[in-house]
Amino acid sequence: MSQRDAFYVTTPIYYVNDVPHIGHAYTTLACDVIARFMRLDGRRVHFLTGTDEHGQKVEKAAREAGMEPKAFTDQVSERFRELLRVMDFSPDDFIRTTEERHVRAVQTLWTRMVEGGWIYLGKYAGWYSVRDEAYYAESELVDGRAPTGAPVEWVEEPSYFFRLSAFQERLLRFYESHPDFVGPATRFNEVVSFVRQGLQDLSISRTTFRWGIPVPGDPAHVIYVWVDALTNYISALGYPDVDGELFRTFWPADVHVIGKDILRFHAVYWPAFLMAAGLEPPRRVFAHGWWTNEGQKISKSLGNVIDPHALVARYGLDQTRYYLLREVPFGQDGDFRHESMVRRINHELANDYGNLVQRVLAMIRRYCEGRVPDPGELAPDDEALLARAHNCLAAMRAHMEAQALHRALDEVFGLIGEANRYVDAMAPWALRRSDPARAATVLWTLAETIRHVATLTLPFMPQSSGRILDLLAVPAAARTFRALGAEGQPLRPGTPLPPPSPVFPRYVEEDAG
RNA sequence: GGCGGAGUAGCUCAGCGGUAGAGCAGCGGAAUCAUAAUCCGUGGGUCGGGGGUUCGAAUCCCUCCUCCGCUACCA
Repeated sequence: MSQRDAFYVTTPIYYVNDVPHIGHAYTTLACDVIARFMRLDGRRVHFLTGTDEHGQKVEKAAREAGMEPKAFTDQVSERFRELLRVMDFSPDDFIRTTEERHVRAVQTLWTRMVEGGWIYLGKYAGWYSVRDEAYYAESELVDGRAPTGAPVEWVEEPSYFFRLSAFQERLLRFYESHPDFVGPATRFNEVVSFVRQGLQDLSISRTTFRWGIPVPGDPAHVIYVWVDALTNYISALGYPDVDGELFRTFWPADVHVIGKDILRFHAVYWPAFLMAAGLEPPRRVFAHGWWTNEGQKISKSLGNVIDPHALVARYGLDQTRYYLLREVPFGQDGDFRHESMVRRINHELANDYGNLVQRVLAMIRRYCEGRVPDPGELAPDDEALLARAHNCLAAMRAHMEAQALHRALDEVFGLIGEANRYVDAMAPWALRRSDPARAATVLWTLAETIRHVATLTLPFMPQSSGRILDLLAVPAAARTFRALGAEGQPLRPGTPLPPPSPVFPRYVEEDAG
């Protein structure tokens, strides 16, 4: 829909108190793949992630650790930066809510909303548990006590409110004119029906703790969660400098990728805040689903939390990246199963993809002196396979624009299957004797197809795909989508190739021997 | 309760008005270039139940059953 050159994709900022788990890895992975794809497609990309470091829980955790909050968050936010390295993510920026640039942005946004008349001072009232240091909703109470069993008391504190109620009609009109604003479509319905029910004003400041951004002009209040956290998407673009290069280039964001649990904040509150401050809402919010573990809901108490580091160590990085995006239609919930992981690694990566590369390169090694073969006149079969390779990008592009990452993968793997069938149908090992020139043409066609496949899988499996391109001696400058297609940069006959070696190892059960 | 979604081969799902499909699993076969990797053939499932519209319905309408999501201040 947006054919502009720039592309801005974001993850949520992760709550720094958490230990990174599969959910964080999954969200960031999706963004990484989108970002890499768009870069290879020639777009100017800005990929943002970061950490959310304010709030009462952080303040408390820091105290318990005997540290100042800032020093504490410096330490724990590192865990998220480490995940970026381990999973080979490629963000362009990492925003922390404790950074000066963010504080300035939040306070400015606040001030703009005040100037617009969208903020007023009122009282926040609710059931408060001193023991838990938290408010509970009426509906959460169990027999007049907190869900934790702690006693609660009715407490009122002064609080600033955002006039969310005034935005109902504007939001509904916005949704109506932007039917693609929320994906998947079923989530869009939820958002609209939520807003239709009517909106209450939002409490957006607290006086019960200090670890946060002070309200401009009233330092007794700290700006509460969502105004603080959501603003990261623009503070990283240099807001309030709306005339700056970054902001002008990248706002509004092309897509905020989030987990389904925080959809409302992104699809209702965030556009309202932006409208209140005179800014454009993002173009799209995409909510993905949750993982279960071998059919079980994941929870700390069950002790079945999935550690992304463990996945990478056990199955391999690209294997993990592939599985997470291939196993489940992006947007739906998924079940992580060792058995299906192994099946995909061994059948789809090792057998279908890896072995295609290996068998073709081994034949080129033996029949063509290890050089890119010289294609003669192309036969209709060759042209059909190449056409499919050339058209693959366009098909993937359409899916990537809609965050249908699984379908994009489907396209390339369809091409891999086609290539394997072509190998069997052409039988170059037989042609080698009957018609060597024809064998060379077939092998060139295959090598060229593999070049397309590997380039197209770069966003998903950057390391393995890179190794395949190494085996084809594709220069770094040609590892881009511009090099694909009929007008691209086909492999040059005669180019010497390195000896091939398997790229996707099979997974062998540890207890198998 | 309200709004929305889903119930199709053993499993995961696509199809959304014209005589039931894909992938995986299973069974049979071919090939031997390759990480024993590939390829071909093989799917009689009341398309949740019932009713209706239509020349014709997984596909539209009604109804019932079952399951799931959302229904506000929790990162």
